[in-house]
Amino acid sequence: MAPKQKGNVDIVAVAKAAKVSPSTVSRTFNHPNLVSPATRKKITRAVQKLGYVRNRAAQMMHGKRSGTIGLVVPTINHAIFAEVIQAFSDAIDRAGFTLLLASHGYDLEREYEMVRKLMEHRVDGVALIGLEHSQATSRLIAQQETPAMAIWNYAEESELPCVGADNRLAGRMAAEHLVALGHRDIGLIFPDTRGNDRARHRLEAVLETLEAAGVAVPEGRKSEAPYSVSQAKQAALALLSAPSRPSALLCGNDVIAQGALYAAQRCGLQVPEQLSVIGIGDFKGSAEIEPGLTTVRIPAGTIGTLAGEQFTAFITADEPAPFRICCEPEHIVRGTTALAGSKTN
Amino acid sequence: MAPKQKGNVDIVAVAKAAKVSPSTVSRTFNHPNLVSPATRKKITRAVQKLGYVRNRAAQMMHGKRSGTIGLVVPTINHAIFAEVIQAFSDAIDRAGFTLLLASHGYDLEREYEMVRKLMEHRVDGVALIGLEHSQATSRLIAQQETPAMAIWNYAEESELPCVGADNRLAGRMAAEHLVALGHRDIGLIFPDTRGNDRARHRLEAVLETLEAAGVAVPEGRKSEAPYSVSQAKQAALALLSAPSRPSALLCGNDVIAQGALYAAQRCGLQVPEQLSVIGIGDFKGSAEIEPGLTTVRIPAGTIGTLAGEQFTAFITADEPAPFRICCEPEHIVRGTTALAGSKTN
DNA sequence: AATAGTATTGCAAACGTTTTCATCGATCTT
DNA sequence: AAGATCGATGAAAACGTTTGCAATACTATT
Repeated sequence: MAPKQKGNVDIVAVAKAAKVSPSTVSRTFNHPNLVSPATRKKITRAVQKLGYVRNRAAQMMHGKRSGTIGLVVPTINHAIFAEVIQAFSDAIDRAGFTLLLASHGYDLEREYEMVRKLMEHRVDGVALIGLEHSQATSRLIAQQETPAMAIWNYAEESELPCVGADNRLAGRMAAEHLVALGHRDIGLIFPDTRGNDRARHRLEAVLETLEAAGVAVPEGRKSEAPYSVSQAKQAALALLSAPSRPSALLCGNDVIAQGALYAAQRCGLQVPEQLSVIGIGDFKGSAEIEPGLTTVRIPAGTIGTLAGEQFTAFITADEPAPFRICCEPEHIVRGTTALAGSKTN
Repeated sequence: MAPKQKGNVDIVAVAKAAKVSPSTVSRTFNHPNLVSPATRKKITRAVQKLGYVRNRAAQMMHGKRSGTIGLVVPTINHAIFAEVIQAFSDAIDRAGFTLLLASHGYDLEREYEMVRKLMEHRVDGVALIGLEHSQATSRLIAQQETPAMAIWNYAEESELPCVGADNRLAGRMAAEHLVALGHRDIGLIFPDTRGNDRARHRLEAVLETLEAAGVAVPEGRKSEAPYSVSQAKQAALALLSAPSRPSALLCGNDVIAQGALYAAQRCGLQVPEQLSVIGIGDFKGSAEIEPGLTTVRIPAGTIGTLAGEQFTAFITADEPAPFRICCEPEHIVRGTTALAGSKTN
């Protein structure tokens, strides 16, 4: 069966094989109720026999949707976005869409290029991570009238529809936890915040909260590390091997916290007795690491799923209503934080 | 600038604005050397002003490539594939292609659906993970004459062009390492091998190697866990809390090994003194974990990059030559393995 | 049996682009 | 200076679909 066609098995080849007109074949796919069961069967058989696969690009030329959604993320590489990509992908797949994925490596210029590239493919919508984007990107989106949304951040006043969490709140929660435990000497490890509003919001909130609590963070206690276990470990090692070390480490996210934890182990420091560590994110594995990582959970799976569902609904709706969904961060206390001075050095 | 066009800014709108024919506009994009600099400038200006974005779907109808490559992976969620996806994506991006991504959750039936879906979008090629696929999938690929390749596995006799590692070899290397260290009581934690030839090959080779070395692995020493730190930790916990425990754990991959390591820490077992642990993969973070994980490196980044480069070259070549590239697994000894009985219980 | 629907199908135009061919000047060649 | 060559441009056909409209064949109604 399924004889090797010379190549171009199109709708008219099917029509010919089924001895009907191309129109009827098209209708069999798009409005099956308009074609008699008998003809439908003939056509289905011909489709089977010839191994016909619909050409969505050709459909698209008739104002039909392309059935694709573009997603542009900073990076695919880390646990951070893997979960949200997976959930988003699954959700749009359920709605019959396919994912076009691109990454820009935390470079807003490249983000623009990627969005543009996706638009050349006439995606039905484009989802971006975060709310901070280059002006060119915003202009492009507005101009092309392509539905767009932001994932990961929530802001009441956001221009774009969004599904995400309030990263300021997350930062505040982490800081408050440490303060409540009596920590006064806190080390901070955050990634570069340029072009990364998630990290920036968290850091700002942390700093504000600490200041409000009367906790000063001298420059020597601030460290920068990209989202990588390896570099985070290095940064933490530097912080911890200084003559006086902080009693707690507040990390920009769980990947960094993981690195910090390994650094502590390497230094032979007891966590949480000698050093408290808190992350933000609650990624896969954060619960299992020993001791279990205290963190502020940003529900990536939920965000991805919700984003996918809302966005596809938005795209297919007759009169789309913008949406803004806030997923509450949740404070997860596990084993890496304890009262300050429970066993000071 | 960039006035909001009613919507349809197409090539003829540009042509009208530049007072030339659509043909000339098209040529400006595709064969710039055929059009005079003066006209070119006029057209470029019109494109700018109207915010025109090329429509690749429409191009595609003229036998041009769609400029997309489909990648179907078992899951996006884990570190395992995140790295290879990122590298592949970057590589094809450099060649001017865009990634269509789909995942099937280790279900070969769904894999078929996904490949089909991608073909409806007329991807210029489709890359699959592993060499084991449903017959329907193979038939579809052959029938549509869509370039296809396999990533992650290498096999001399593979039908599809492939870039990957010999997973049997990787399994053997891991087993040999343990045997060489004198381990005779070895616990195995592997994922379900159905529809997962990577894991199956590794496991088979491990079993063969151990048998050849006269090491028997009773059923009670074999445990199944999906690729998740959490479930792997559970499985390892079960294995380690039995009345007599193995002196070493050989894990199907690094994610599982990570879980096993945490389980050991939880049990208060000294690694590697009381328990050796070895993984396969060498994922991000495996080097940083304390103690550093001994593993067999499968160079995911290299594989992804090479796969992307080879595949795009293959697709764009005038007369494509199939390729089969073997990336050698590398034995990485870190801190989680030691001589058996160095401090037996 | 004639009329009015109704269900099914086909024809042809349309979608946005590329490309072949033809046209029109202008520049060489001798 | 006539013909040949060349460079730049436009006209129109083609790609694989969908869809509005028209045509046809039934069925139900009177």
